Amino acid sequence: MSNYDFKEIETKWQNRWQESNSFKTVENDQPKYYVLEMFPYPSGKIHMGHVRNYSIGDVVARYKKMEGFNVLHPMGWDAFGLPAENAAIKHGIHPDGWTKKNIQEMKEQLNTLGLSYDWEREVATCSPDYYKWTQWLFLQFYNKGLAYKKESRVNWCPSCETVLANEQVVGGECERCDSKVGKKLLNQWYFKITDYAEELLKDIEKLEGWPEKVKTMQKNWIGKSEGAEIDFPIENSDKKLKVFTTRPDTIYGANYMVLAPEHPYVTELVAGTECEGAVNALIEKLQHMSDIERTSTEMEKEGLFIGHYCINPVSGERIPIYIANYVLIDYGTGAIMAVPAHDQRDMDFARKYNIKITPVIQPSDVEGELQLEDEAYDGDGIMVNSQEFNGLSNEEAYKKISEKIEALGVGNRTVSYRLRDWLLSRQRYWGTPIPIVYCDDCGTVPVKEEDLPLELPTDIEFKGKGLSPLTTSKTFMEATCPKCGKTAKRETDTMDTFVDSSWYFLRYADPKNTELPFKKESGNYWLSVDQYIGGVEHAILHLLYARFFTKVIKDLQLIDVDEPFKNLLTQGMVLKDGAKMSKSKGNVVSPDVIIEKYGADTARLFVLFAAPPERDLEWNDQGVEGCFRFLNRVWRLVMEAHENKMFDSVVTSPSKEDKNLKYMIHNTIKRVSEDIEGRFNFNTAISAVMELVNDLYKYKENNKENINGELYKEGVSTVIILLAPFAPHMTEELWSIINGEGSVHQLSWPKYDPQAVVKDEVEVVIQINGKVKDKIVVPADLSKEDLEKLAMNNEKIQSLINGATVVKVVAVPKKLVNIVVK
RNA sequence: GCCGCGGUGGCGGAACUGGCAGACGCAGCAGACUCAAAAUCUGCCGAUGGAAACAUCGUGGGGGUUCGAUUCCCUUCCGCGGCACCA
Repeated sequence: MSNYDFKEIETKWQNRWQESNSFKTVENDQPKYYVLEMFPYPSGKIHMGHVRNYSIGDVVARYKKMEGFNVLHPMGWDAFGLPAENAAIKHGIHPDGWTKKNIQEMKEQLNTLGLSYDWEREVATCSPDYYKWTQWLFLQFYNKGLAYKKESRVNWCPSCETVLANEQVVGGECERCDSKVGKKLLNQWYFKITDYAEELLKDIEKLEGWPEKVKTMQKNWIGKSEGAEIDFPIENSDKKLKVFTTRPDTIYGANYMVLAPEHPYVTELVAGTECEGAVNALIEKLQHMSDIERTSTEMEKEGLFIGHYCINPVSGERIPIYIANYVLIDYGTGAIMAVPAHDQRDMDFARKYNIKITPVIQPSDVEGELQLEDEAYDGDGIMVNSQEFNGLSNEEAYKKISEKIEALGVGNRTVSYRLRDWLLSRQRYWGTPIPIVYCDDCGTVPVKEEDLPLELPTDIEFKGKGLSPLTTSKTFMEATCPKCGKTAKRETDTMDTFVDSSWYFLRYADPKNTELPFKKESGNYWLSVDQYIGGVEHAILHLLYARFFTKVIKDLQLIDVDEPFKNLLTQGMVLKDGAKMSKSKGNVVSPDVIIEKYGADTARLFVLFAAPPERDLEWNDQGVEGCFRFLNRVWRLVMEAHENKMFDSVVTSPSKEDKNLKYMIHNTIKRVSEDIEGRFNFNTAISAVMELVNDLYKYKENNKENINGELYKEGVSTVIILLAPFAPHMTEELWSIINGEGSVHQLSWPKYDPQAVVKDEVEVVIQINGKVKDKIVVPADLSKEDLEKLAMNNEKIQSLINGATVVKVVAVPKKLVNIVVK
């Protein structure tokens, strides 16, 4: 018997699949199924996380194809980004060449895994064919007012002299040089994602196939708060201070006001007053602190009275105005009314600066005046110290006071979101250029659509410092105004790479289109993605941005769907020795090495068998060995039967064991189908097949002389077919050996025979006081009464009861009888 | 602090609607084959007591509902993840 030569088999079938274009997909009349794994950054080497991600996707793709769906299963490259540029700075090579080489290498590695991708749909975000449409989309956003430029404080690394994305700030430090990240006022491009905050929040409800965890994270990130905006007139000024509060019911307890130090009123108000020096000194101090330092909860609250007062618009009370580090300029209105009695932060501040504290809500379980030490009371209760609202519950007061504020014209109910607009400018070279020019006469002018793509120049110097490398390109910098034709300046920033990845799943629907990002009919045919698979680390940013883009693209009438991903599977990490595999820890297991030693089928089987997909997976070399052993066991089972012509043996009357085997075969089909379909429990699907293999070996051993060849072939074929999505090479080889022709992957997924999975005899447990005492085999359709009788008359049970009083008998047909005795 | 997830043998994990806890795999032990080893095959494999039959305990801890709880409820401890002065 020939050995399981995985190397030869895998190479052979990978070549055949490629030659015959097996995985090419075209739109047709079948129901479609779009399965997508998050595309990788082309670092050059795949790691076990990739193997896991793509193995999961490939099983789904192959399974759905056998189920009769027209499956779209594409792959591409999130190819812009920092590592390429860093490599350019370090080694003096061009990011383009570096990236292309990496793509080539990774593609070869992916192919050794036997993944069923339609490579004709491959996209790379760094290719001009692709980023042309990223730029085109940017222009559509711009025309709708959804891309705009504003000056704001952004993360700034003083050593690298560049802006950093929030994700590039790790613990307040620059991820590259570890220097402290500061803040700098810069003019940058933003996407107005806040315009879609409500829709992004509301539509989370539609995402039934998403993990609860991810939905909660998105909800928290969007952070909707209902409340009111209220104007507090400033004494001796015509200005009004607008604040946002979620507790308008506590307005009579507003003992002071706080402005964020950056609030535009501050400098104006203190100018020329005796507070000016001290206030400016504090602002100066706070400006040099990172956000992390400044807004940490451990940070002591710090502030200053600025010498002015507000008038409470409902009570007329005079309230001092402070600035303080704990109020943020970019949330709400950048100013608050502080209610120390009912807000812990305000309480802490008031205690520190000896500010009056007025309780306005009386807890129902407290007699007499509310005594507040250092704990604010944030619960419900009855209004006090609140003029005509005294005696109302605070819920009622919330309504009535809001109404009064609106009636007086001093404010209105509103909502506030924690979500901020998306800063997309990057002072980097290796990204999609922002298609904008600045003309002295016409101002900010978009590049004409027919001039796209605005290509990245190649005459660049990579110094790693200062302005965007694009400023060093003469060819790029020379621009003319699209409106008036005069010499103009180019935008030298590029886009955040999250922009590129926010629409790639749409491009796969029609990847070669030169007229549009994709044809509407193709987009509508393939989208939404039926199953999206990737790491949970993208739970917020990528998935939120992609949802935002899809909604805007729908509003641009380029597609009819409003959510990109119907179902989402967030796979766990691959760990070794309890920690994430990483070079610095030295616990990396290379996929190449595993494939070389055991083959791709074993590697795939292991990552799917060792843990359910959502959970972290602990790498185990011996576990891999076990999967390899199992595949060998299948190999021998099939080859032995084939070579000894066991399938040809004929029996005239099926034995009881034949019936059991038939049951096992069809029950396994049922279990595996349900495990894949329902919850992607690949680990239990595989163990079900293992059990069937064990049973087939036992059957063969017990029926040496009278094997039912037809049934045995059914069992063996079932093993091969059920395993096909998991171990595509070996099953293809075995199928061709026992059947001569045809591909196992072209078969229909088997349906179990409902007759075969009905047992006519079942084992029933007999318990006394909930403890198992005996087991009996009874007809499956035995009635409750007969079962009870049978159990009571059981000899062993009789002797155990031994005259004790039977209090109750619970009989559950097909399951158990529980006899309660005293 | 708030929100979410999890805690089951030596290990990874199973038990789907409350019904035999530990499927399947790994590791371990014993045996068969072999001059020997590898490979393969067979059996055992939660803890305690017992020669055994068997008994008792056992799904982080405590309590509850139930004939019956890994599963439902209350409470508590531990671990992981996210957000974090968001007014």
